[in-house]
Amino acid sequence: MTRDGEKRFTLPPTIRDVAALAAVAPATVSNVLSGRRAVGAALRERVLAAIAQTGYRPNQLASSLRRRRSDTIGILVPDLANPFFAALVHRLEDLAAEDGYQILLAGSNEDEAREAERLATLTARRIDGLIFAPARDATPALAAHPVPTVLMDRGFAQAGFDAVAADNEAAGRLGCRHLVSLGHREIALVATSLQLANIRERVEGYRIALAEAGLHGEARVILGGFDADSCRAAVEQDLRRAEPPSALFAADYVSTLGAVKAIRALDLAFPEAISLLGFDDSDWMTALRPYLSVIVQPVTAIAARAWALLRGRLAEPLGPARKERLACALAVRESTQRWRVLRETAASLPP
Amino acid sequence: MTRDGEKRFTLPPTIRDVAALAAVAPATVSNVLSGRRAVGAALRERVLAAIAQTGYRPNQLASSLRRRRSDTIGILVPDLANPFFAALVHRLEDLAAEDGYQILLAGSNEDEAREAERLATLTARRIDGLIFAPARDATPALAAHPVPTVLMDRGFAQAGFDAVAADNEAAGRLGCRHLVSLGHREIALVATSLQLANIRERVEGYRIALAEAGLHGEARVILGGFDADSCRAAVEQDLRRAEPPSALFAADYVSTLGAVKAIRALDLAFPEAISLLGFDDSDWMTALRPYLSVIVQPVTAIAARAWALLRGRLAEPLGPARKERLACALAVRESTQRWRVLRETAASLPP
DNA sequence: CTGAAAGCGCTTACAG
DNA sequence: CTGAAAGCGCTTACAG
Repeated sequence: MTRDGEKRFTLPPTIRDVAALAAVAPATVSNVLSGRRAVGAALRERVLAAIAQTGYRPNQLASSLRRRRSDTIGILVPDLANPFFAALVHRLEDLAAEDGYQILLAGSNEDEAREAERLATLTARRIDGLIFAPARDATPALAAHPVPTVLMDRGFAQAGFDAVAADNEAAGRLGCRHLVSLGHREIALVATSLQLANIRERVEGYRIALAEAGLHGEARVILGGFDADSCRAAVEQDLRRAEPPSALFAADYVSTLGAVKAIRALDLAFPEAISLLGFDDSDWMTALRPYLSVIVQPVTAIAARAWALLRGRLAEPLGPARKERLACALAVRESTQRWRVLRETAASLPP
Repeated sequence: MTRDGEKRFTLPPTIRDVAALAAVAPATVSNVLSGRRAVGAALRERVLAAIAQTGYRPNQLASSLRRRRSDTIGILVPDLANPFFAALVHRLEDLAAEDGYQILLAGSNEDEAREAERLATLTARRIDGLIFAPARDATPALAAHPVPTVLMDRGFAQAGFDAVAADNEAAGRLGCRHLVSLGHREIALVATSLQLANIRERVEGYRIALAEAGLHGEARVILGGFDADSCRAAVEQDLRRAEPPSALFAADYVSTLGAVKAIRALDLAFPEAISLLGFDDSDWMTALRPYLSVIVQPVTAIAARAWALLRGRLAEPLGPARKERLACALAVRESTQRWRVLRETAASLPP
């Protein structure tokens, strides 16, 4: 023991140190800790005492290698700075901790190449599963790195994978109908890009609701790109036209921010002169006025279902892929307002 | 090889499979991949071909166990939903990826017991280092889980640890002086709690600036608790007094949100009737009006220095602890306004 | 109930 | 330059 004395100052104690001190086999220490096999009271006491004395903490790396499972889940999302994904990661970390899993976190920054690279390093770490919001609708790299995967928010249609996402088309209809019901007839939709199916679905819902209202000629889609300031610029330009829309429907968080910035930069009467319906809820939307009306994605439920699907997949690796759509809610606050009133007033004024 | 044939469909190929196929020793495959030892061109070709053919990907768990380093860094923060910490995590993930490290992410939800538990599971995974924003100023649990650690934002004074944080006292002075320079004399400070030293430092800076202006009798600290709505309630109550402050200095992100909510819920003329200086920058603060004036913590620099300190500690485990303070900036926007003007106007009006 | 041995998949001395 | 062996720290059959 004196020989190992020096070692202990630098290296943490191992299961062999504990076993030697308790005069039992390493397997017995393992069994006391894991409870996988019953251990007699006497030995158990000695082992526990030795653990306490040495401050032994099992090396999970060794355990994972041997058990062929890491109790670790990878989370790969396109944008950690986006509150929608931040909230999802937050919820998932909670759920994972409850079930004894750790989270390996990676962000793709919306970049396909980086995403493929992160996918490779994540799977090299032998994650047990992956919760993945891809940068593109299709992820060819996924085939090269087989791991139980749940697609979240994006990539819903990728065949053979479990997936959970909002019912985006219904959300698009819900939002547009709300605006129509307020008397708006010129409703423009703003989005970052049409590259992703989830956005296209929202646009489709918007078109459907427009058609229902006999407004199919009025569809107008403004594409602003992936950052809020380019969205702002795109919206500003549109609002400067001779016949600007009376309502804006922002179909994602980034363009919501961009639309607000555009409206405020132009110093338009808001919501009197223009209504705005945003997408995704955030704390600040009920802080400054007007409180923002938005389509709320069920973030907590999306995280919970993603986690449940992954647990299910881990338990049953071979079952058929499950696809789940979750309904969004409409939060009517202050930024969407009746239009007819204003218009009539305007019409009655002298030119 | 046919014996292993079946195996390959279920289990991923190992270094032995590659070695067998290339007719070399496993060590040679390892050397080709790591470059630690030179390998002759002929063998190298065969190894590369075998790797390509099998789709071999080294098991990092095994590699980590053998090399005694996981190339993984733990990040433990109190609140993943707070944009300040979300931004920090985002930046750190980028820096880690550049340097070939992975991130094990955990959140304490401001709970000491949970924090201790997460600390234990993180170190059990044999993280090489930890970047840690603790829930309390002192973290006794850290002693039980020795790992190269950099304290970030909080716990700055913990002896023996590298640490990086904003210069909070200077930030408090900077903010209060700004308000004083605008003619305010009744300046209340709002914060979540005085439990954390970083907040106390900001309050101290505020008091110093007040004293400099001969206003030491005017200090007024409103404590709102850890969520925005309880902050809102506390601020609302204060603003309803007979002699409400003319300016509010919110000393952290959560109370900034709470203060805005209070002002807006009361429908006060903002910023005419009351100025607000917030803390921590966020996208929405330049969206709705008035654009929020804030003290900006240098998030990118904090993350960069935390990462640099950790790399330094990993390279030089025994060096003395380094403590770094980073300066905050004042972003003057629209929510802080001259006070004297209004007051004089008010005084000249009939009661 | 308990132990000795083998092995998870790598990498690192040790020989040559 | 290359290989055979030992070992990282666990857990899992295999015996008793």
